Amino acid sequence: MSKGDRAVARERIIESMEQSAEVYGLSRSAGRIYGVLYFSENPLSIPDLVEETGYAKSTISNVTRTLTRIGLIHRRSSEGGGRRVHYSAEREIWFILQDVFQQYIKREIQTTLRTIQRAQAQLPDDSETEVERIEELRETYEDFQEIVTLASNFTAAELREALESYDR
Amino acid sequence: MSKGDRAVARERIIESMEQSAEVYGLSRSAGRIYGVLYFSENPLSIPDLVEETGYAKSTISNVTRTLTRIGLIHRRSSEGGGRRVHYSAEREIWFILQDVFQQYIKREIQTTLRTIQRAQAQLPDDSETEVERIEELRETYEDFQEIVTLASNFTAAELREALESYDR
DNA sequence: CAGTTTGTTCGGTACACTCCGAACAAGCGA
DNA sequence: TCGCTTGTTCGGAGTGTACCGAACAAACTG
Repeated sequence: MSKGDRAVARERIIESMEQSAEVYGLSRSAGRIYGVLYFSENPLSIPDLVEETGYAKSTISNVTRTLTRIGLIHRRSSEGGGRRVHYSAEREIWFILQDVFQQYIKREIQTTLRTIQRAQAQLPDDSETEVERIEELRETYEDFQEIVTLASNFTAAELREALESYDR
Repeated sequence: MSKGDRAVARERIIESMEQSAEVYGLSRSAGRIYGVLYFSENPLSIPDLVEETGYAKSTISNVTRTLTRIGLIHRRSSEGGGRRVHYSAEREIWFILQDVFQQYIKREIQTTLRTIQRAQAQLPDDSETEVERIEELRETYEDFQEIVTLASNFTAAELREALESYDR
């Protein structure tokens, strides 16, 4: 196997990560930066990433901040205590998804549920259509909340096991 | 309870749907149109929706097409066999989510997995870093695929039950 | 048949987002 | 102290997207 073959395989997968990034609401640059870090043996600095990706320094700076906030990559101050900062990829993708569940989906569900509950509190029982519809919504969202809460506390293996072993 | 109170509650929830729409990659108009249909007693035509939402006719036409394609709303030709078309909301939100899982997430996972497998097929076994990383990725995505496949065949109640009854 | 209503398509505008380069701040070594 | 390197911030160019209004096609109504 030549070095070139490995490079080609790596490049294909990084391109696939660029595409996935877009699907999940991130920019293509975010996908590439994550990909480069994913395959890198050592943590990389911003100048390293400029070299590897071809993006401008400012782009790397901005994207690494958002990726760090989301938890897709980790920021480490250099060992020497210097100013230089290094980034490494979080390779346990399940951790990332758990964070997405916890921070975004769960939050989104909770916000909606609270809106529904507040709206409901102002409306006495009544057979009007709006009231029925709102009650329907509340029940649905309570189910979702429970499912997401449970799922986000499992590991991927546990989740898989739970689903595989469940007998209807 | 005054008619006004119900209108206010309805409006709040529709605003919440507008926001959710953005989170899931749709436009705000899509959220509002879905919301209006969700609360409507009868299916509504495009002119009805123009009246209710204030959006231009062309916007309603375009958005209803995408919402129909996704399965969030249903399109019904008028009973009289006329040209007039009516839309109604799919209120079983779990069906919608199952579709999202099936069509988008599962597809996205499959595409990625195929890329990984093709890349792997070209690389003989070897202890190089890229090869290890690619193997790691493949295992992770195979787990995801299994989880999504199983989950998308459950009803919301079954899924909740499966997670609640699983004993580690 | 003409006039009206309904729905789609097309071009254009406004706005947000991505990325770049330049300017700047902050620490390093001489 | 003065360069040199690293990282952040800011303004702007290019691009895609949401929405609008106008023009058009198709069916009903008198």
